[in-house]
Amino acid sequence: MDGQETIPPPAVPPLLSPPTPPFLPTPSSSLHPPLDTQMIPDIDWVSLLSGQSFLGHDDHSKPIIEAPSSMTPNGGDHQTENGNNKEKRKGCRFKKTIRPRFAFQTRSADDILDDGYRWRKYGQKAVKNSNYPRSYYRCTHPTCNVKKQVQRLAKDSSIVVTTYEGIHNHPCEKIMETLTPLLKQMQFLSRFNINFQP
DNA sequence: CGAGTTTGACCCGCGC
DNA sequence: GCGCGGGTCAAACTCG
Repeated sequence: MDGQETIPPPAVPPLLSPPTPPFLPTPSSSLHPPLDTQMIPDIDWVSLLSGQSFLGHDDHSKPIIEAPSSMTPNGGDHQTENGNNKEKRKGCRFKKTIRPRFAFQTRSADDILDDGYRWRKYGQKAVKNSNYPRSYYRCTHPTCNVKKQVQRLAKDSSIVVTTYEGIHNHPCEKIMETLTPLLKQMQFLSRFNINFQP
C-alpha cells in the first residue's frame, strides 16, 4: 500500500438499508424528504453543512458503501479546455482516485430527493438487469465536484437508490438561506443579553 | 437568455 | 484481442 487506503470494495455494492441518507432535513418548506427514510441520530450535520467531511469521524458515521476507487478524470476535476478536443479525453479520463462514496435507499415517488444542494444532470444510461435507467448528476457549485447517481430498484420500483460520490466543499445553499436570517436575529437579540431560558 | 435536461456518441475498464 | 457495460461528453433542446 502506498499510503493510500484501500477499502475493500463490495463486489456488487449491496443495497443496504440506510442508516442515513445525506439529504438534509431543512426547515425549508420547499424540501420534500422521502417518505421512508431513517435518520442517523449522531450525524454531524454541522460538519456536513459546512462542507467538511462527515465520513469517518467516528465509528457510527461510516458510509453505507465505501467504494474503493471511483473513476474520476484528472483526480476529480475534469474540464476540457477546448470542448472539441476529444483527444485530451484520452488517457486523462478515468484516473483512479479514492473518493468517499455511499449509497442509500429511499422509498419515494420522486426520483430526485431534495437534499438542499443543486444538481445538474449530465447523463442517463440504461442499466443491465434493470427496467429503470440510471441518472447521473453533478453538483452545480463551481468548485464542487460531488456526483450522485440515482436509480430505481428493479425489484421494487418504489425504492430509489441514490449513490453519492465525493464530499461537498461548500455549505448547503438552502440551509444557509434558511439559517442566515435566523442567525442574524439571534445575534441581534444576543446584543441585549437576552437569554432563552425555559 | 441563461440554466438545466435529453440523448446519442464516445471512451475506458474488465472479463472472457 | 474483443465485446460488453458503465460513465461522461457535448450539441440540441426545453423551460422559466
